[in-house]
Amino acid sequence: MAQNTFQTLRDEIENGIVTGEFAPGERLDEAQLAARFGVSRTPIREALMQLSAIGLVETRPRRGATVVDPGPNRIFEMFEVMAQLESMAGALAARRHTEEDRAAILKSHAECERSAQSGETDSYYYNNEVFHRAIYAASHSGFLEEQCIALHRRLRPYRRLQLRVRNRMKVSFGEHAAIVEAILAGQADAASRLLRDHIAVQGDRFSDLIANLDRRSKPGAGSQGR
Amino acid sequence: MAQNTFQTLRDEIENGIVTGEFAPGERLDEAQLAARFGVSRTPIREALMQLSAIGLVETRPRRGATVVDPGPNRIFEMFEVMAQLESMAGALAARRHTEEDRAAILKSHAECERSAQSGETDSYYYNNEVFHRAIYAASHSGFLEEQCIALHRRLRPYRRLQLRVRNRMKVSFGEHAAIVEAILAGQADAASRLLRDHIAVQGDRFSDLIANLDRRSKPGAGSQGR
DNA sequence: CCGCGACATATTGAATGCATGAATGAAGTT
DNA sequence: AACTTCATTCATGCATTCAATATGTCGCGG
Repeated sequence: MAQNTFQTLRDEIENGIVTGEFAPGERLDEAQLAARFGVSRTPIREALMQLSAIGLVETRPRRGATVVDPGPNRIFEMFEVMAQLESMAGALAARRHTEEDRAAILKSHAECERSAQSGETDSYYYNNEVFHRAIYAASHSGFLEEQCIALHRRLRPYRRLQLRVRNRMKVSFGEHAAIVEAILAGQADAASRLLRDHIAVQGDRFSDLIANLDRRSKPGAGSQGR
Repeated sequence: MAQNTFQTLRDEIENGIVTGEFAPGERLDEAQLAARFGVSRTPIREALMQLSAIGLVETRPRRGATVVDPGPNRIFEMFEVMAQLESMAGALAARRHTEEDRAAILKSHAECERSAQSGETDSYYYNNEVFHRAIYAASHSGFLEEQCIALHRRLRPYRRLQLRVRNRMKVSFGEHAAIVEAILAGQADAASRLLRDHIAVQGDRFSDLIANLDRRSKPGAGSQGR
């Protein structure tokens, strides 16, 4: 790996953000982080710079860095864009997928099935990511693949919430099956449409979730366990 | 703006990259840049970190930062994604645009017309950007708008090449007219399709351009894709 | 009693210094 | 003569230090 310190730190902090260890809106104190990781402030700053450029943290001059809080509306917008990009990846994959792509998609799809049937949400969550990445790769557009992976990462925490919803995992797997069929049959339009719906529905579900949470708990500022 | 030093530097270097002052593949020496801008190496490093996170420069451990050279293939992929995002923005704009959006679109469109008729490519280039940004804004999706602006910036140098092509400016303006009509009439599908083609044709033209350049000059240093 | 202003403190932003690793050149060996 | 190896040099990466600014508190005046 030969990772440099600041790259390791960047991944570490990014991971802390998407896993919710650092809550949205939380202030990221440089000295504190430096002490925690046992390094100087310099590499911490460099890591925060990169995260700031990506859009995960917000740095205001002289006022430090805070974990960005997208807000429900912005998150919904991100799902919309994600849907558009995934649908594009699906269309390209339908037209361009090779034999290896086909094998990778089928394999990850099978893994998803196993997780779905045994009801292991964590496992499904992981395999779902592998599945979607297989589609990105099959699009044979390196840039699109990168964009999709980046957005997928950013949406990870919000996606995770949804698998807890009743039956979502089974439904999701059912959608996967149709998507696989369309892609492997080379039906670009169908793959595009199915993937768009597959992602868009997550945005809708997220909205529903937010609406419910808002109704239920008004002062619940932080992370809702459930 | 009262930007901080490193933010100013970031914009400065980014600008230098998209204007071609820093050639693709060129090594960005920290000390050199520091001397040039009259600052220490620290803010330079921070600026390079951000650019690295955006994808404009590539930093390899212990080997410094170089301007990233996407290569023809990658650039074409970027145009493809841009087309998809713009088409999405157009569809949303058709459905959501307000009276102010309508005014902004018409105004920038008129500016484009003036530039096109007087044949001023530089002016058209600028007004074209304003026009497209008006559409992004009319989509009323803050996240989509940001993504579009960022990608537009990155594609700026390659887009600029194309306006020199014979008659491209007039053709481009004609496409704009149809796009405006569709958006203002609320025809989301038409707007989407027209915008996709409008951008996609730029990717195609870029490919043609590259093909020509390759044929003409073989030992041309930098840009090698694939 | 409330509001405004000045000062102290703490945190960020920039500069400098030092160590490590990579690139380059020369010298020796095959 | 060419290839390999070692030493030297220089850029990068991190730590430390110095400076500037925002925030919070205390005091004074209305």
